[in-house]
Amino acid sequence: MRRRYATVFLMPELPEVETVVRGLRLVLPGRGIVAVRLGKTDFIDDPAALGEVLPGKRIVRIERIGKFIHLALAPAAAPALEPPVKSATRSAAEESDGNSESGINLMVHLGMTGRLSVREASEPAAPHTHGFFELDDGRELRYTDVRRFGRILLVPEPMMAAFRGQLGADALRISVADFRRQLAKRRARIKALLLDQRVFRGLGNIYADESLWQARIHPARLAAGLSGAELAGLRQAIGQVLRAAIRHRGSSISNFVDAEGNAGSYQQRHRAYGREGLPCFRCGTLIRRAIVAGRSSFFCPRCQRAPRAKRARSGKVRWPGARRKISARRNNRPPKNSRAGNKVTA
DNA sequence: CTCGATCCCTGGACGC
DNA sequence: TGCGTCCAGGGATCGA
Repeated sequence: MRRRYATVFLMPELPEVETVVRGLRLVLPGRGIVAVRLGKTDFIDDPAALGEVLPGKRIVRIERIGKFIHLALAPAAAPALEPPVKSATRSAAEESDGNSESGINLMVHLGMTGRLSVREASEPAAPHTHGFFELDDGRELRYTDVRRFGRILLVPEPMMAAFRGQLGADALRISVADFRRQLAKRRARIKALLLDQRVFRGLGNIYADESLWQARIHPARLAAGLSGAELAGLRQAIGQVLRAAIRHRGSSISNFVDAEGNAGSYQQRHRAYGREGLPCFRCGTLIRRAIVAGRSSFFCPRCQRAPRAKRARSGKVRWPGARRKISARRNNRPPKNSRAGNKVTA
């Protein structure tokens, strides 16, 4: 029997984060934060600072920076949504959008299992809820994260440029020229670069595979080996895949915030990810899975031609070093009789 | 600098 | 049924 990947966590990549952001925008701007309560804090950069800094702040706007959710905060006393009176020392633009020096930014990365939701304060908290941001309307912005692979940090406004600078351009906004510049001479596997948020930000494992399938590029190919046409096609595929995914979530925006976040059915649109052993939508060849850049990668072996080689007999291939055994990846565990190999082969 | 491997964490799937 | 093991993944970190 084929190994199944039925458990579908919502894995927040660019489209999911964008959807969350759009949902939060409906309810959060203008709200003040009254108090902060925290559960486990090992995923928070400076837990104490949250309680010290956030109360008394007002949420000015919500943006997406790659996979980060960016809540811009300003002192609650500052003018709210209308343009402020002109000040001698600060421009109106600075104050109106919270960009003044006193501004602070709450950055939330959902990791794999993170959720942000707005609930009535009286409502029981979902398990693994570790962040409660009490609002001035009797509700709470809550952060829930089973695995705590997420991250929460505060970035003072003067540091925001540096914060943004650590990340690459947004996957939806990067120019074709920049896209090529970032990838054309890199010797890493294209899949690894698509996942590297410093190259450009927003893609995760799922949409990287989907984009590569769409562009008919094997995940293990070296970026430097891609032709100009292939790079252009890949850039286009990324845009198409991401925009389609965002559109697909459109109808569930309003209840995304307070729902469990699985209302979307984007997984029904997958053409490669999670489809090992199922026929390719283009050519009918069975989709395969390999470990590339340490991540499961799904591809059509016919549409996406492998870089020089190595069909694995076990059915699983690993680049580089395809000869090495896949087992014992962690903790020096002794390789057990390769169960994975047995299972994967049809 | 560049790139790959490892580790973090948990619940669910699966083997026995 | 129950217990143990494996696995998923974003990103920080380390080492080659």
